[in-house]
Amino acid sequence: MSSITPRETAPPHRAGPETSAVPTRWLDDEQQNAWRANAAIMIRLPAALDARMQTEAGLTYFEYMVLSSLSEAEDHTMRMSALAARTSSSLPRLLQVAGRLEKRGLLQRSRVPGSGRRTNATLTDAGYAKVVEAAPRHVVAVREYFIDVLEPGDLAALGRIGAAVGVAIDQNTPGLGAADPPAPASD
Amino acid sequence: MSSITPRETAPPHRAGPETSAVPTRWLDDEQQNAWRANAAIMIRLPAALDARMQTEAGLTYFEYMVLSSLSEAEDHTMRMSALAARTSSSLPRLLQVAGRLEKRGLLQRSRVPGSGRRTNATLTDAGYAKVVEAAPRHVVAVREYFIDVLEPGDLAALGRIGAAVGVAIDQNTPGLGAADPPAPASD
DNA sequence: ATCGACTTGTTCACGCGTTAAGTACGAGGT
DNA sequence: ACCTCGTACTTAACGCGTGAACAAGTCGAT
Repeated sequence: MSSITPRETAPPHRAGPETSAVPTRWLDDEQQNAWRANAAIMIRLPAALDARMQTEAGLTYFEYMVLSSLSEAEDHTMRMSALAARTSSSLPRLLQVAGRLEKRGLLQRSRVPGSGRRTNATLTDAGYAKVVEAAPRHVVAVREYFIDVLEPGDLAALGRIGAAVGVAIDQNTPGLGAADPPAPASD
Repeated sequence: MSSITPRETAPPHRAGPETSAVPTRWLDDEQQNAWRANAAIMIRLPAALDARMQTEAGLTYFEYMVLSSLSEAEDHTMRMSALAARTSSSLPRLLQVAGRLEKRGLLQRSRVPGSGRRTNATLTDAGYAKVVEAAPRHVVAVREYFIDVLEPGDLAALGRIGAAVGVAIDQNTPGLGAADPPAPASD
């Protein structure tokens, strides 16, 4: 069942416009299986985590990442651009979310006087309390959906795979804004 | 570097509101590493694939999934709801995209006379040609970003993991609309 | 034959993320 | 002193996805 491309019909396409010389290395069954499994994770896991955070803590998964990142930082404070990088988001996206969180009193922005146009975001007490409340539930969800269903070796494999995929994307994708070198994904 | 929750500060939260009795099993370093790696994949891989399909074939990744699914079906035809299930999307989302694709002449809709309000979507010749053109490029991208960076054992591990995570999500998430039993992720 | 319940597809209003333009600040040159 | 350039943040316009009504059929019961 399933194939990454039209299957019986795949060989018949003997030519993409310019790929005529290169035969196209279609995926074999095991590869297709791995890819489909991964695709399913990519689609469903974020949705599931989002739903949980939403109902259990009234936060988007992304909002949680923002607050959580701040809670880990010195003085619960980070520059906007650094926060954006850490949460793998664009600046405008972060700005919008930060605005919302600020209205809800979970976060506060303040310009850094001496240095250009820099702005700091700081967690308020209410914001920190929110993180403290949400964090354990988040861990529970991550365990249920992910960590606790893995077998021993899988943990290490995942780490390797993630790193390798990250590098591959950096190398082969011109327009992808990874701001900082080590690459953040946060959580 | 990094933690899924405030770290030095994590132990101090000895109580989430109701979790007071349950100590919260925080993630150890290897678990955090695996989770962060996976989170990075979830965020960046779809974006990267989307960008590629967009520039190389003028299709969204999702649009490609729709067309590709049709190309695999009997007579290049599927019912709308079946298509939605196969592409892991909501019906409204599929409808909108189908409308767009129809305007572009890649797809055609037609009511099934005898049976309720059912509608079939059929790939046009142009639509099939589009799939034929896009498929090889898609495989190349999937290989670059994913398949070809894996080590031998990883393929099997991924398959296992994907299945396990899928089951976990199905079990622990009330409101997730997986329409069909086997669960589609398609591509 | 008619009514009601169910299924399936469609439309609409809203919110979020993205891209592109705009604004404020400091630094370095002339 | 001024001008310009680069950086960092902000705002605005647009498109897409989601969820909630809505419409159009069919089937079964009375």
